Amino acid sequence: MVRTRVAPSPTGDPHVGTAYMALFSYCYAKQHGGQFILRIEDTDTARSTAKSEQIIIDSLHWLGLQWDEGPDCGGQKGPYRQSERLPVYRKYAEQLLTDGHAFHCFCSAERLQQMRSEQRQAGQTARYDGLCAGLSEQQVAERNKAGDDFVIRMKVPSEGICTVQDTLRGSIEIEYAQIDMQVLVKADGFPTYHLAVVVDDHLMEISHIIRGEEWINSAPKHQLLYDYFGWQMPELIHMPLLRNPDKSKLSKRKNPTSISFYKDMGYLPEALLNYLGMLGWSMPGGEERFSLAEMIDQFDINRISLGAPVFDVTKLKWLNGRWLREVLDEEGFAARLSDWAYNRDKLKQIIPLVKERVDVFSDLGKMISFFVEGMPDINPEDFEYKGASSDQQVRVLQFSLWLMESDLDWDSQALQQALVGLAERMDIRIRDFLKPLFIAISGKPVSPPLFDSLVVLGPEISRGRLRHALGILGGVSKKKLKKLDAEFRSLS
RNA sequence: GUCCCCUUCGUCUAGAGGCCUAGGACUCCAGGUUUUCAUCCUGGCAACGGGGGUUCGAAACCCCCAGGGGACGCCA
Repeated sequence: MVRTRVAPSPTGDPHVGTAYMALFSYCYAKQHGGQFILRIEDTDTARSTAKSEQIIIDSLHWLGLQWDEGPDCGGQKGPYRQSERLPVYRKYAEQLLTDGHAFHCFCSAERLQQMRSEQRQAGQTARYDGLCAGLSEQQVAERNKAGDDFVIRMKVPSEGICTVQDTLRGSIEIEYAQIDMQVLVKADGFPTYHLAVVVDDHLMEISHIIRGEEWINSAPKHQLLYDYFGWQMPELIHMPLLRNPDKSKLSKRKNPTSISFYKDMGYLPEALLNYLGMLGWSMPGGEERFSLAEMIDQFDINRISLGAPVFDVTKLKWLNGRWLREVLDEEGFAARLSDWAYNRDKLKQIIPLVKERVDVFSDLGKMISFFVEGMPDINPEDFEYKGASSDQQVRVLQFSLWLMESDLDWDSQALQQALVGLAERMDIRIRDFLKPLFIAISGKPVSPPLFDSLVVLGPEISRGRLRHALGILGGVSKKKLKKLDAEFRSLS
């Protein structure tokens, strides 16, 4: 039985990369009549949020991906949220300890940091030096009794070669000396990814792991854990990484990466999924427009090409256009459009903002068009007015963007509090402070109330417009960014 | 720095030793259809990273180099 999974961590906006892995995992499973599972990897207590988990689920559903087992729909091998599986990890960590495959480590962060920098300076790979692996049972007992913080690390041989199999790449050999004695259980008792992923994939009977190339270097650790437990390692399939136009790993600084962004911009889920499907993979017949069902039907893991593809928004846009005009009839188009743009819920949000400002409906068009536009058509001159230098406006926009990227509640009051507070700390009059924001967000110096508009637009589009405006104003150099960052920190 | 992965037009890709004078698509340019624009159609620009092998024959197989990317966390 083929069983695949996608295992995102709920820390922020769901990434198109997550959708990419989900798509390929889904196709592979369904093509073989198998199951596809969603597992939430929330072992990072500091960064995981329930809100993020919900958006991930909604986003994947929006794309049309359905899982057979998951935290929202249950299943035989649950729970599917790692934070609810703590006793399971504890049990297996104990087993490794008992079998001598893991050890307590009491090293301080300072010592580890120093050790790593020394190793790096000496031209070596940073790797735990094994200090605590040599502690006697008695020493460990004493330190535990004293209540010292500890983590549990896995033992890794210092010599020899670890070979892992990758379906697409064949054998990959990495020397054990290159592999860190990974922490398996953190000081807070939570497992790290490495322990949890191995235990869960085994217990959930995952047969094929489809994940990003960034995990190749961790595969030997996982292989070793499977060996320690006496389990069979699932088949590994490492996908290429999606990239920015400058070839670096796809990141939101350089490209919109959140699934919600594309939804809010008015892309069709079918088109986004279709586009992801043609990155690193192609239909045998060369068709470029294909549905999820067609992709499953024709799917062949061996047709995956290994060169990391650039996520090209221009081509995505073209593909979306094809779906719009070739697949949707007028009825379908109308349904999708009204659902996206002026559905009742959205109108109800907008009406309070404009009701007092109109005399006839025909006043409305220009006033609310920015709610359904992508990036406003603005140029540097739009930002020229007396009382604020362009430099100050860049600072206002950048600082506001950073504020909006932080984990704040996306409601009118919280936004107002945050932004007005920022204006005060920057010692800029609210009026002058908000002006560039109005232009960036609505494209005009006057518009319906800003904070409420931000709520209607949602975080993705709002942030996107601030980035867009910064770009229009000439962009911010790396050096400048660093300077601004320091200034921003000193303000907050 | 160390290790790992990758390498066909600017971008996404086809290519499983002779069908390759390297095909398709996006972008861009030119022309046509259309009251405008868009769509649509026709055409054009544009690539096998470099060097060695193996072979009668290499974009494809092997080796070296270079370039790009990733990983080196009590993040995933």
